[in-house]
Amino acid sequence: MSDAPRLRHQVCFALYSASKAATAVYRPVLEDLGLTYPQYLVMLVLWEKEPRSVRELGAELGLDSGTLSPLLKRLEGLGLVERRRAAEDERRVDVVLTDAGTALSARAQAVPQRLADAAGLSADEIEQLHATLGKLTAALNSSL
Amino acid sequence: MSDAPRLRHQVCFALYSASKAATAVYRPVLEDLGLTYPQYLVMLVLWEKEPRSVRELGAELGLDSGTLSPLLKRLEGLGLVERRRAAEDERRVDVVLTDAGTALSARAQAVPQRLADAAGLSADEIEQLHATLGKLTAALNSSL
DNA sequence: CACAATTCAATTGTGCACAACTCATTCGGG
DNA sequence: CCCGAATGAGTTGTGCACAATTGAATTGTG
Repeated sequence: MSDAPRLRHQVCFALYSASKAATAVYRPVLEDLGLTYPQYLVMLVLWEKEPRSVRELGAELGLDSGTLSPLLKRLEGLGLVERRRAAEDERRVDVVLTDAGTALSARAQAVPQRLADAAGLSADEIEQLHATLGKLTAALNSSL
Repeated sequence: MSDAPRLRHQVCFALYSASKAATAVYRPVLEDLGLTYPQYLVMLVLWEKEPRSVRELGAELGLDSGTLSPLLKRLEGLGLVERRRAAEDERRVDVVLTDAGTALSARAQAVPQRLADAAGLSADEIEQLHATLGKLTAALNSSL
């Protein structure tokens, strides 16, 4: 028998596959809204509270300015957000929703339900999965 | 209270974060081997059985030729694999390991343990997580 | 046998992820 | 107060992910 690690036994591959499958389920729904999945995540954060600096968005999502700067530029191009230098600290750029950006929230209501419908898991299993993933992510991030 | 979906409540974000955290833990280990994470996945498949056509690799990993073609070209540039047109069916490209590619398997033995060490989960929890992710991925993929 | 439909790999184009770097602004200790 | 360290955002370069397309090889059907 081979002593090489096996693909199917690796939790990391299970995570990678599940994550890709989830974004694939979201893709057509988000396409109706004109958003990609990471753009949707940024909008979720802004719908909770705005303005947010690029730094704050990055802290929430685990993304750096190398990812966020061009992404925000595209959201601005779509007319969903605006970027403005903060007056108190000119290093900071505050991101705010436009009216169109705020309005999009209503149409995004139904998005999470799509995943729940397609997941084929009980509410208990979802709950447990969510909790375990939270623990795992925290442990992994703290080990860096 | 806001009726917008909340980032922290979304399982999809938990999956996305966990997957990114896992590859981040692997990154420095794999860097020692000279591999990226997707390149490592391809090598895992080949260590199990070779040769494999591009199509077979894609079926195992859920990736298409748009991703695999340039990735395999890089692995070939590293001297780990070779690509050759199949004689029986000239549409197919068979990927085989070089001696160096085969030898790398030994050094990759320790990779999965890193994740287990950093995960902070019991063996039971890992087992359950793995099983739930498998069910989830299957359900999501069959809903497409 | 002929030829239309299918299969397989590669390419092109867009967008995300991350490292490394630049540059301006702000902060903090002498 | 000044200057060096730190912070915040942006840019560049590399690589992955995926849609759409191309082109060659093969298959299936009349």
